Amino acid sequence: MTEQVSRMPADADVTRADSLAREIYAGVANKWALLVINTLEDRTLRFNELRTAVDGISHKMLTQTLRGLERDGVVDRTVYATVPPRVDYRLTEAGRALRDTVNGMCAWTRRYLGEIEAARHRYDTRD
Amino acid sequence: MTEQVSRMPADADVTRADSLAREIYAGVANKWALLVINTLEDRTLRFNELRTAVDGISHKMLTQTLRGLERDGVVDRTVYATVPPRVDYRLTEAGRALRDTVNGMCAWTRRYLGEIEAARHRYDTRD
DNA sequence: CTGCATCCCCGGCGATACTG
DNA sequence: CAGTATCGCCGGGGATGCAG
Repeated sequence: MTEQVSRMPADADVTRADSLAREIYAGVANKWALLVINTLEDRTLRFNELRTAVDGISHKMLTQTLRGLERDGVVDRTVYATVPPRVDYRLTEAGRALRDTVNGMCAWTRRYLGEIEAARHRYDTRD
Repeated sequence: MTEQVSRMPADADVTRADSLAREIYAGVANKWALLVINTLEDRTLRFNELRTAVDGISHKMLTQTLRGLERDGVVDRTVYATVPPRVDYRLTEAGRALRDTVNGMCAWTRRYLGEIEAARHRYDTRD
Protein backbone atom coordinates (compact mmCIF):
# COMPACT_ATOMS: atom_id res chain seq x y z
CA MET A 1 0.00 0.00 0.00
CA THR A 2 2.71 2.42 0.94
CA GLU A 3 4.42 1.57 -2.31
CA GLN A 4 1.33 2.49 -4.25
CA VAL A 5 0.69 5.86 -2.64
CA SER A 6 4.37 6.74 -2.72
CA ARG A 7 4.68 6.04 -6.44
CA MET A 8 2.63 8.94 -7.61
CA PRO A 9 4.40 11.63 -5.54
CA ALA A 10 7.76 10.19 -6.59
CA ASP A 11 6.85 10.53 -10.24
CA ALA A 12 5.49 13.97 -9.60
CA ASP A 13 8.79 14.95 -7.99
CA VAL A 14 10.72 13.78 -10.99
CA THR A 15 8.49 15.82 -13.25
CA ARG A 16 8.81 18.85 -11.01
CA ALA A 17 12.58 18.51 -10.86
CA ASP A 18 12.71 18.26 -14.63
CA SER A 19 10.64 21.34 -15.23
CA LEU A 20 12.64 23.20 -12.60
CA ALA A 21 15.86 22.17 -14.31
CA ARG A 22 14.39 23.34 -17.58
CA GLU A 23 13.50 26.66 -16.08
CA ILE A 24 16.91 27.16 -14.52
CA TYR A 25 18.53 26.14 -17.75
CA ALA A 26 16.44 28.61 -19.69
CA GLY A 27 17.22 31.34 -17.20
CA VAL A 28 20.94 30.80 -17.42
CA ALA A 29 21.03 30.13 -21.16
CA ASN A 30 20.77 33.72 -22.25
CA LYS A 31 23.25 36.15 -23.64
CA TRP A 32 23.40 38.63 -20.79
CA ALA A 33 23.61 36.12 -17.96
CA LEU A 34 26.47 34.31 -19.65
CA LEU A 35 28.29 37.53 -20.44
CA VAL A 36 27.96 38.74 -16.87
CA ILE A 37 29.25 35.42 -15.54
CA ASN A 38 32.15 35.59 -17.94
CA THR A 39 32.98 39.13 -16.96
CA LEU A 40 32.93 38.47 -13.26
CA GLU A 41 35.41 35.60 -13.51
CA ASP A 42 37.29 35.64 -10.21
CA ARG A 43 36.98 39.35 -9.65
CA THR A 44 34.75 41.39 -7.43
CA LEU A 45 33.13 44.17 -9.40
CA ARG A 46 30.84 47.05 -8.60
CA PHE A 47 27.65 47.73 -10.51
CA ASN A 48 29.06 50.37 -12.84
CA GLU A 49 32.27 48.45 -13.38
CA LEU A 50 30.18 45.56 -14.63
CA ARG A 51 28.08 47.94 -16.68
CA THR A 52 31.19 49.23 -18.43
CA ALA A 53 32.84 45.85 -18.80
CA VAL A 54 29.90 44.02 -20.31
CA ASP A 55 29.41 46.72 -22.95
CA GLY A 56 26.15 46.87 -24.74
CA ILE A 57 24.14 45.99 -21.66
CA SER A 58 21.69 48.57 -20.41
CA HIS A 59 21.30 49.67 -16.82
CA LYS A 60 17.97 47.90 -16.64
CA MET A 61 19.13 44.61 -18.13
CA LEU A 62 22.15 44.49 -15.86
CA THR A 63 19.98 45.00 -12.78
CA GLN A 64 17.52 42.41 -14.00
CA THR A 65 20.21 39.88 -14.88
CA LEU A 66 21.98 40.37 -11.57
CA ARG A 67 18.75 39.89 -9.62
CA GLY A 68 18.11 36.63 -11.40
CA LEU A 69 21.63 35.35 -10.83
CA GLU A 70 21.52 36.47 -7.21
CA ARG A 71 18.22 34.70 -6.67
CA ASP A 72 19.65 31.48 -8.05
CA GLY A 73 22.70 31.76 -5.83
CA VAL A 74 25.09 32.27 -8.73
CA VAL A 75 26.30 35.71 -7.72
CA ASP A 76 26.84 37.17 -4.30
CA ARG A 77 25.79 40.73 -3.56
CA THR A 78 27.45 42.79 -0.86
CA VAL A 79 26.10 46.20 0.10
CA TYR A 80 28.25 48.71 1.95
CA ALA A 81 26.29 51.27 3.93
CA THR A 82 28.51 54.12 2.79
CA VAL A 83 27.73 57.29 0.95
CA PRO A 84 27.83 57.13 -1.94
CA PRO A 85 26.61 53.53 -1.70
CA ARG A 86 28.81 50.73 -2.91
CA VAL A 87 27.68 47.29 -4.00
CA ASP A 88 30.05 44.47 -4.84
CA TYR A 89 29.23 41.48 -6.98
CA ARG A 90 31.14 38.25 -7.13
CA LEU A 91 30.50 34.68 -8.17
CA THR A 92 29.51 32.14 -5.55
CA GLU A 93 30.95 28.65 -5.57
CA ALA A 94 28.06 27.52 -7.77
CA GLY A 95 28.71 30.53 -9.97
CA ARG A 96 32.37 29.65 -10.40
CA ALA A 97 31.40 26.10 -11.34
CA LEU A 98 29.01 27.50 -13.92
CA ARG A 99 31.65 29.89 -15.17
CA ASP A 100 33.90 26.96 -15.94
CA THR A 101 31.36 25.51 -18.34
CA VAL A 102 30.66 28.93 -19.80
CA ASN A 103 34.36 29.34 -20.44
CA GLY A 104 34.11 26.14 -22.43
CA MET A 105 31.61 27.83 -24.73
CA CYS A 106 33.95 30.77 -25.15
CA ALA A 107 36.79 28.46 -25.99
CA TRP A 108 34.56 26.71 -28.50
CA THR A 109 33.74 30.01 -30.16
CA ARG A 110 37.43 30.89 -30.48
CA ARG A 111 38.36 27.42 -31.63
CA TYR A 112 35.74 27.26 -34.39
CA LEU A 113 35.66 30.91 -35.35
CA GLY A 114 37.27 30.29 -38.72
CA GLU A 115 35.14 27.27 -39.55
CA ILE A 116 31.97 29.10 -38.62
CA GLU A 117 32.89 32.04 -40.80
CA ALA A 118 33.56 29.68 -43.70
CA ALA A 119 30.32 27.79 -43.10
CA ARG A 120 28.40 31.04 -43.13
CA HIS A 121 29.96 32.12 -46.37
CA ARG A 122 29.12 28.77 -47.93
CA TYR A 123 25.56 28.98 -46.66
CA ASP A 124 25.05 32.55 -47.80
CA THR A 125 26.44 31.96 -51.27
CA ARG A 126 24.91 28.56 -51.90
CA ASP A 127 23.46 28.09 -55.41
CA MET B 1 56.98 50.61 -43.82
CA THR B 2 55.32 47.29 -44.33
CA GLU B 3 55.14 47.01 -40.58
CA GLN B 4 53.33 50.32 -40.35
CA VAL B 5 50.68 49.64 -42.95
CA SER B 6 50.14 46.14 -41.64
CA ARG B 7 49.49 47.33 -38.11
CA MET B 8 46.15 48.97 -38.74
CA PRO B 9 44.54 46.07 -40.58
CA ALA B 10 45.79 43.69 -37.90
CA ASP B 11 44.09 45.70 -35.17
CA ALA B 12 40.97 45.95 -37.27
CA ASP B 13 40.99 42.17 -37.68
CA VAL B 14 41.22 41.67 -33.96
CA THR B 15 38.27 43.98 -33.44
CA ARG B 16 36.30 42.28 -36.16
CA ALA B 17 37.09 38.84 -34.79
CA ASP B 18 35.97 39.95 -31.35
CA SER B 19 32.66 41.28 -32.53
CA LEU B 20 32.13 38.19 -34.64
CA ALA B 21 32.86 36.01 -31.63
CA ARG B 22 30.39 38.08 -29.64
CA GLU B 23 27.77 37.62 -32.30
CA ILE B 24 28.30 33.87 -32.54
CA TYR B 25 28.28 33.63 -28.79
CA ALA B 26 25.01 35.53 -28.59
CA GLY B 27 23.53 33.40 -31.35
CA VAL B 28 24.41 30.16 -29.62
CA ALA B 29 23.68 31.36 -26.09
CA ASN B 30 19.94 31.07 -26.30
CA LYS B 31 17.50 28.63 -24.87
CA TRP B 32 16.26 27.02 -28.07
CA ALA B 33 19.63 26.56 -29.73
CA LEU B 34 21.05 24.88 -26.63
CA LEU B 35 18.01 22.66 -26.21
CA VAL B 36 18.17 21.56 -29.84
CA ILE B 37 21.87 20.79 -29.54
CA ASN B 38 21.19 18.82 -26.39
CA THR B 39 18.40 16.89 -27.99
CA LEU B 40 20.36 15.96 -31.08
CA GLU B 41 23.23 14.47 -29.07
CA ASP B 42 24.63 11.73 -31.28
CA ARG B 43 21.39 10.92 -33.00
CA THR B 44 20.02 11.79 -36.38
CA LEU B 45 16.54 13.20 -36.08
CA ARG B 46 13.88 14.35 -38.49
CA PHE B 47 12.14 17.69 -38.19
CA ASN B 48 9.07 16.46 -36.39
CA GLU B 49 11.02 14.15 -34.16
CA LEU B 50 12.97 17.17 -33.00
CA ARG B 51 9.77 19.14 -32.67
CA THR B 52 8.33 16.51 -30.36
CA ALA B 53 11.54 15.91 -28.44
CA VAL B 54 12.29 19.54 -27.64
CA ASP B 55 8.76 20.14 -26.34
CA GLY B 56 7.58 23.65 -26.00
CA ILE B 57 9.27 24.76 -29.19
CA SER B 58 7.04 26.01 -31.95
CA HIS B 59 7.24 25.02 -35.57
CA LYS B 60 8.53 28.45 -36.46
CA MET B 61 11.19 28.64 -33.77
CA LEU B 62 12.50 25.19 -34.60
CA THR B 63 12.87 26.13 -38.26
CA GLN B 64 14.51 29.40 -37.33
CA THR B 65 16.86 27.81 -34.82
CA LEU B 66 17.86 25.04 -37.21
CA ARG B 67 18.59 27.55 -39.97
CA GLY B 68 20.87 29.48 -37.70
CA LEU B 69 22.70 26.38 -36.51
CA GLU B 70 22.96 25.10 -40.06
CA ARG B 71 24.38 28.38 -41.24
CA ASP B 72 27.03 28.29 -38.52
CA GLY B 73 27.96 24.75 -39.44
CA VAL B 74 26.75 23.31 -36.15
CA VAL B 75 24.08 21.05 -37.59
CA ASP B 76 24.06 19.14 -40.83
CA ARG B 77 20.90 19.02 -42.93
CA THR B 78 20.20 16.13 -45.29
CA VAL B 79 17.23 16.25 -47.65
CA TYR B 80 15.86 13.08 -49.22
CA ALA B 81 13.97 13.67 -52.44
CA THR B 82 11.20 11.28 -51.45
CA VAL B 83 7.51 11.83 -51.09
CA PRO B 84 6.61 12.68 -48.46
CA PRO B 85 9.88 14.59 -48.05
CA ARG B 86 12.28 13.59 -45.32
CA VAL B 87 14.93 15.80 -43.77
CA ASP B 88 17.51 14.57 -41.33
CA TYR B 89 19.40 16.72 -38.86
CA ARG B 90 22.58 15.79 -37.07
CA LEU B 91 25.41 17.58 -35.31
CA THR B 92 28.59 18.31 -37.24
CA GLU B 93 31.97 17.86 -35.65
CA ALA B 94 31.83 21.47 -34.46
CA GLY B 95 28.35 20.80 -33.19
CA ARG B 96 29.47 17.80 -31.17
CA ALA B 97 32.26 19.85 -29.66
CA LEU B 98 29.73 22.49 -28.69
CA ARG B 99 27.40 19.83 -27.31
CA ASP B 100 30.12 18.72 -24.93
CA THR B 101 30.26 22.14 -23.34
CA VAL B 102 26.48 22.38 -23.33
CA ASN B 103 26.33 19.07 -21.53
CA GLY B 104 28.52 20.68 -18.91
CA MET B 105 25.81 23.25 -18.31
CA CYS B 106 23.22 20.50 -17.98
CA ALA B 107 25.41 18.70 -15.50
CA TRP B 108 25.81 21.94 -13.60
CA THR B 109 22.04 22.37 -13.41
CA ARG B 110 21.59 18.86 -12.06
CA ARG B 111 24.47 19.21 -9.64
CA TYR B 112 23.25 22.49 -8.14
CA LEU B 113 19.51 21.95 -8.46
CA GLY B 114 19.04 21.62 -4.73
CA GLU B 115 21.22 24.57 -3.85
CA ILE B 116 19.48 26.76 -6.39
CA GLU B 117 16.09 25.84 -5.05
CA ALA B 118 17.26 26.66 -1.53
CA ALA B 119 18.83 29.94 -2.68
CA ARG B 120 15.58 30.92 -4.36
CA HIS B 121 13.59 30.20 -1.26
CA ARG B 122 15.99 32.25 0.82
CA TYR B 123 15.81 35.10 -1.66
CA ASP B 124 12.04 35.05 -1.93
CA THR B 125 11.47 34.96 1.81
CA ARG B 126 14.17 37.41 2.84
CA ASP B 127 13.06 39.95 5.51
C1' DC C 1 6.33 15.87 -43.96
C1' DT C 2 8.86 20.09 -44.28
C1' DG C 3 9.24 24.87 -45.14
C1' DC C 4 7.97 29.77 -46.11
C1' DA C 5 4.94 33.78 -45.65
C1' DT C 6 1.61 36.58 -43.32
C1' DC C 7 -0.70 38.57 -39.55
C1' DC C 8 -0.86 40.12 -34.98
C1' DC C 9 -0.12 40.49 -30.22
C1' DC C 10 2.36 40.35 -26.03
C1' DG C 11 6.39 41.39 -23.60
C1' DG C 12 11.25 42.42 -23.54
C1' DC C 13 14.03 46.10 -23.46
C1' DG C 14 15.68 50.95 -23.79
C1' DA C 15 15.01 55.73 -22.21
C1' DT C 16 13.92 58.62 -18.69
C1' DA C 17 13.00 60.33 -14.29
C1' DC C 18 12.95 59.99 -9.33
C1' DT C 19 14.51 58.02 -4.37
C1' DG C 20 18.23 56.89 -0.77
C1' DC D 1 26.52 55.31 -7.06
C1' DA D 2 22.85 51.96 -7.01
C1' DG D 3 18.10 50.77 -7.51
C1' DT D 4 13.07 51.15 -8.70
C1' DA D 5 9.19 52.66 -11.52
C1' DT D 6 6.92 54.17 -15.60
C1' DC D 7 6.15 54.61 -20.41
C1' DG D 8 6.47 53.45 -25.14
C1' DC D 9 8.13 51.02 -28.99
C1' DC D 10 9.93 47.57 -31.68
C1' DG D 11 10.40 42.81 -32.65
C1' DG D 12 10.26 38.09 -31.14
C1' DG D 13 7.55 34.52 -31.65
C1' DG D 14 2.82 32.05 -31.83
C1' DA D 15 -1.05 30.88 -35.02
C1' DT D 16 -2.52 30.01 -39.33
C1' DG D 17 -2.53 29.13 -44.21
C1' DC D 18 -0.36 27.75 -48.43
C1' DA D 19 3.33 25.36 -51.47
C1' DG D 20 6.36 21.48 -52.85
